[in-house]
Amino acid sequence: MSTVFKAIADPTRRKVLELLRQKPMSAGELCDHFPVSRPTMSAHFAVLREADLIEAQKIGTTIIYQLKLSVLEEALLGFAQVLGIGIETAKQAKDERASSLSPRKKASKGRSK
Amino acid sequence: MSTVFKAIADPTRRKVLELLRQKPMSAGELCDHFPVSRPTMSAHFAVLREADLIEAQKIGTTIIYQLKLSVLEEALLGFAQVLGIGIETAKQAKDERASSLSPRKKASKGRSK
DNA sequence: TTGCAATTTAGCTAAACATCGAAATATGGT
DNA sequence: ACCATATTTCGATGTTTAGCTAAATTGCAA
Repeated sequence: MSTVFKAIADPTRRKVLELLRQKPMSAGELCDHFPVSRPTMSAHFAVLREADLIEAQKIGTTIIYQLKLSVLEEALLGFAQVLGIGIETAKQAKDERASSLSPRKKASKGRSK
Repeated sequence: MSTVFKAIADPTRRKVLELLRQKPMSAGELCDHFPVSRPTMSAHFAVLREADLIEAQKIGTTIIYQLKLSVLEEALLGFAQVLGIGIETAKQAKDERASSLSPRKKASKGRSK
């Protein structure tokens, strides 16, 4: 958990995640968005990999990075939960709205734990 | 934003927040929960204060710290939003459900740095 | 094989951070 | 005024982090 928060504590790394949110991207392509050297970016990638926030797929000479959104979600949600911050995923919220719109259907999908 | 994530990247500081979630507490009382020196804890408090996650109230010789939950919520939500992770506070979820029942546009709150 | 392109590793510096014990500051009681 | 208590500041030390340049690695293609 600390590794995840440490990873996203850096603005460059947050931006990387943000870029990867839109589509998987090669290391070089990502590098082009930042004014720092490639080795430095490679170190940032390593931190994100260490935190299990991205995964790498080697294709020939280039490496494609892809966001692991679920890990990020879990960390944020997990922390929020401990803190008692009322938070829910979009999926959960959708379910809530759905059941609110059709109140006759008593979806007893136990989400109160 | 970085300051908030940097603050919560440390397990000791996360635990402090967790403790303060239950009730405001004096610095000394908080210190008693951790196996580190008081100066060290004082430094942690400073980091949390710097991130605007807690606020201090001096009463006589003791200092009572109190959690600023809203700041934490905003940081988590703000980041999640940028990343497109669908999470929302319980309050927002309630609003969503309400507006879903009578589809009227909802005013959005200002976003800042 | 030779050479090129993409990426990482190695080796370094400077700045930031965590931690401690000791000293300083502030407050309330006697 | 003096003392005890609560908390922070100070100074020192070891560790981590972000950044750089230069060199090594890997895969492809001519």
